[in-house]
Amino acid sequence: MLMRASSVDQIILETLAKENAHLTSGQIYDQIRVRLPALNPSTVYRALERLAKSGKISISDMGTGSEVYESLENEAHHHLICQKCGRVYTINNDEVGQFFREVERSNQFKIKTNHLILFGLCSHCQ
Amino acid sequence: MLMRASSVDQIILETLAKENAHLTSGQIYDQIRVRLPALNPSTVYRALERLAKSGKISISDMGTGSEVYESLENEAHHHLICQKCGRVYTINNDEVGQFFREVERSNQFKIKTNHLILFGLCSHCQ
DNA sequence: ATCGCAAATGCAAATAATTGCATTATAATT
DNA sequence: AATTATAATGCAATTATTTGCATTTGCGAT
Repeated sequence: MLMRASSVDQIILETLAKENAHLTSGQIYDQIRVRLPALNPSTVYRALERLAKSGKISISDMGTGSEVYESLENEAHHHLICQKCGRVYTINNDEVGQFFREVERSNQFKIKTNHLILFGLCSHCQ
Repeated sequence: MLMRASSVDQIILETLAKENAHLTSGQIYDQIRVRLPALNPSTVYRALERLAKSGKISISDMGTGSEVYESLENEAHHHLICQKCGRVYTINNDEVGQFFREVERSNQFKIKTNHLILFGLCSHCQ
């Protein structure tokens, strides 16, 4: 009798929470595979879609070629990424928050983005 | 004798300029394929990487599942995308520009992002 | 508890994207 | 024009991701 894997959603959320980092879909699959070797890749990919659509996890493009996922439990944070050296800087939350509020007001739009990433050149590389 | 395709870079740039839109790597490959049926997919994918790295094209995540490429000839523009209905709104350039300048100043960082995308809920869907 | 439905999963096949390595083109130099 | 070095391309194999469809699970209604 084949033991059927329980819903992967919780496991994905645990994995992302534990890592507290930006993981690609492949990395997530590999991590979970260790615990549930029989789990099908499509199940994980579909679970990621589901979680993202329902707003439980976020998807970001950090310029590494593949998108990365992260838990939305962690608080909002925003990055500057240097396209030359790859360094990742954290932007002040208030600075971004103020901008967001202004955009929300002038566009009657409720912003959900909680991981803003801006690309460019850092002070060392300009 | 096999006719070798000339550099695809120019063709990609032409394609993106003509379309003046956001195309996925697959769409770009399909478009070019019509003109150069013998062209290898890896050549296109590598050309896209090359063009992006050298700053001739940009890559954006519009929440459709695959990243989209566009020409950097077109001027900067920024979007709000509703996660519920999918509508795409354009944000005022000045509003964003002002924020960018502030971030640049306080972080000594030169922002290159020319296509900011914020996700959330539009006025109809909140 | 049973039934029925919708959502989640497995599985296999199809696509898409990437990689390593050999080959060919391009441009610079002589 | 030949020579060399570098970058671009092709090709085949690999890996990653997606899709269609059958099956199974879980939940609410009966």
